[in-house]
Amino acid sequence: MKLSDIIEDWIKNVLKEEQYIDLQRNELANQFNCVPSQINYVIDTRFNNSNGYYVESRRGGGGYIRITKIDYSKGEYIMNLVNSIKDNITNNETQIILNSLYKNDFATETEIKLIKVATNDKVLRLNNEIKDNVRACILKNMLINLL
Amino acid sequence: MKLSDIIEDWIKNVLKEEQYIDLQRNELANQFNCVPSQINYVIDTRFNNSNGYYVESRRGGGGYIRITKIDYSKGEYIMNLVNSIKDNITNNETQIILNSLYKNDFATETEIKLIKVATNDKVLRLNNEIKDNVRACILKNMLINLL
DNA sequence: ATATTTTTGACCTTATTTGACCTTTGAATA
DNA sequence: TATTCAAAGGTCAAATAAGGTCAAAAATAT
Repeated sequence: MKLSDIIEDWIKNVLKEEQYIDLQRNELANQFNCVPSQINYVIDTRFNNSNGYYVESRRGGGGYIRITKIDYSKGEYIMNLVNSIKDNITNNETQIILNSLYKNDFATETEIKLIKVATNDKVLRLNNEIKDNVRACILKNMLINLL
Repeated sequence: MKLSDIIEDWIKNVLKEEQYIDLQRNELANQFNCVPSQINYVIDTRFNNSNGYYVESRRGGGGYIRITKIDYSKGEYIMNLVNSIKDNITNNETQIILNSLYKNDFATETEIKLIKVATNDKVLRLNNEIKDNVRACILKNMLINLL
């Protein structure tokens, strides 16, 4: 079994019990006898947003990497939605999705407003091809974090 | 937990009850077993204006440092914030702003998560120059919608 | 044989801690 | 009154303690 998989399992094992875990990158690298950047590799490939994790970190003295598990239990609806969204989505399609989300009570009015703004055509000042792509990415990630 | 955070918490705890606090720098440094300038560091990084505090001090005999909590309304706080954000902003600066927004109770946890995700470096797959610019735009617009 | 994934390491950025040296101020002294 | 001195607080840069990035090398998979 590859080291990255072993580290992945170790972290997931902790996350079975806890909602989040705070890592010391160097300490962990030491524990698994690898270079520190391998920890980043594992995090980037196994604990990214679309895998259902949320990662924050700080540098400097007392720095840490926090991996938070996103709790899916609440929303099959939302997960279906996220999975149905392709790599690109237009402003219009987004509006429709968000309206139904609100009607179905999966988000508060402020939350919907926030998502609408972040995916809005006027706010996303980019050329068209890339815009629908960035929008899809933002939208999916935001939806996941609604859970 | 790092010392600076501990000192921060201690001060904030006093400020829960009081509108302001008068510190003796050397005495406090002594209490926390650190050099006096660390007190300045904590004040500079945690109790500055954009965090909603106002600091006055006097040197010489009978000197003191007074930290006063500013009671911003949500609207004032957010508008200040929005106006202080330039055309470009990094992921890191954004995190700091959002954390203090949450600490000041001007946004719910989900709202903060949504904004963090929408402005996140990994989600915004764009080249660096344009990324900080798009992020600033998204951030400002989302903040306004928090009102 | 080639493409993809993993491992490794050199170099970078950021946050905190520490200490040497500087400035201001009020009180005591000349 | 002018001078001096001790008691504050201020500044800044070095040392230390994290974590981040990126690309080359190695290993695996197709």
